[in-house]
Amino acid sequence: MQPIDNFADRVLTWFDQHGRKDLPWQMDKTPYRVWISEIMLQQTQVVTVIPYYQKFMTSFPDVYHLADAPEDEVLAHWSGLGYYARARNLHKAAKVLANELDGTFPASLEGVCELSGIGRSTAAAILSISRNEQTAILDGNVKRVLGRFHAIDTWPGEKKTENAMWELAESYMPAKRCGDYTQAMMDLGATLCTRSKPQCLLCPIQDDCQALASGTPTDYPIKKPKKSIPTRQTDMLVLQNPDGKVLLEKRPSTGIWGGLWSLPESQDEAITLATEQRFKVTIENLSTLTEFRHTFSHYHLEITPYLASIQASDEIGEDGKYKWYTLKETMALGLPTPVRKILTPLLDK
DNA sequence: AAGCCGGGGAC
DNA sequence: GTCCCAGGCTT
Repeated sequence: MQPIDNFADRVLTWFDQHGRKDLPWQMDKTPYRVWISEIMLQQTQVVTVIPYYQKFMTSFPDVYHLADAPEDEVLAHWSGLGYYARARNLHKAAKVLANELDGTFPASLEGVCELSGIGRSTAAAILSISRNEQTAILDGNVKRVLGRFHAIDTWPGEKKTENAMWELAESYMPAKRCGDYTQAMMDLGATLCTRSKPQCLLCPIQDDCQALASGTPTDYPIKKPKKSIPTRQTDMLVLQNPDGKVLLEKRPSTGIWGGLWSLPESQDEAITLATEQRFKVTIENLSTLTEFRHTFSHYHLEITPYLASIQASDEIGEDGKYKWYTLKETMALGLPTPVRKILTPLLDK
């Protein structure tokens, strides 16, 4: 694969005419603001991120506000975005930045990569966009553009292919306008060189694109070999006390929905029986709510929600793991989306 | 190298 | 329904 000349010039000229320049994180391109946007945008589309970004920036305008916030509050701002480890890593890195690095991002790519949740591509995006450093990114957009431009016929998931793509990405990164170039490549992939229906006739590098020359540009990059995903089942219990409050359970910090407040669950035995035995209480007024399916990238989850209350004479005390909340209070917490889906209709009852 | 980690938009 | 997105971390 031989890089061509003028690649960056053509991409930058196109960017000047057609690129996006009014996104919220493009206003005041500080390392902090770019960092937050890059993390939110990992595996998440721009339109989804915008409202989250606005609210996050209002609550945590700089790295010190973020570092000082309780983890629960950071997770609450992430509720609904998914990949919650991103939020915990963000918080962890903010503490390091604020307490050990004087609130300033390291100057080198390697230094930035040492922060939790920041890999080579995200570090390069931060440094190029906020400081105009000559550091190339390789995200999904760039992989698609380069995979097509050079008609690379091996899967980008393979280390060898990825290495070759990094080399191309670096070779095309210009010495000037580095930040604009990074943004331009993202825009090219997001608006023209899209997964399906790429607008090749509007593309600034169509003349030398080997995928277009092949006649079937969407054959590139090579798709990942797909496999079927399993289905799992769980019962969730909305348990109310005489005050009408709901019992929530804090999830472990690792694994699915890490660190979020969720409902008591049981996979193997009846959720009511499991709960009665766990807390030595009697459950009454049991009703089954509508069962539904929630799909993750790696499995389907069949959820059967139950609504019940504990006997008036019983009590369940609070600790770090279990806590009673009014329905209204739960809405402000970091909740998994299915739990929010179960609790929301109960609000107006 | 492969699995894990969410949610939603596009089709 | 399927695919996959401004990836990184863990094993």
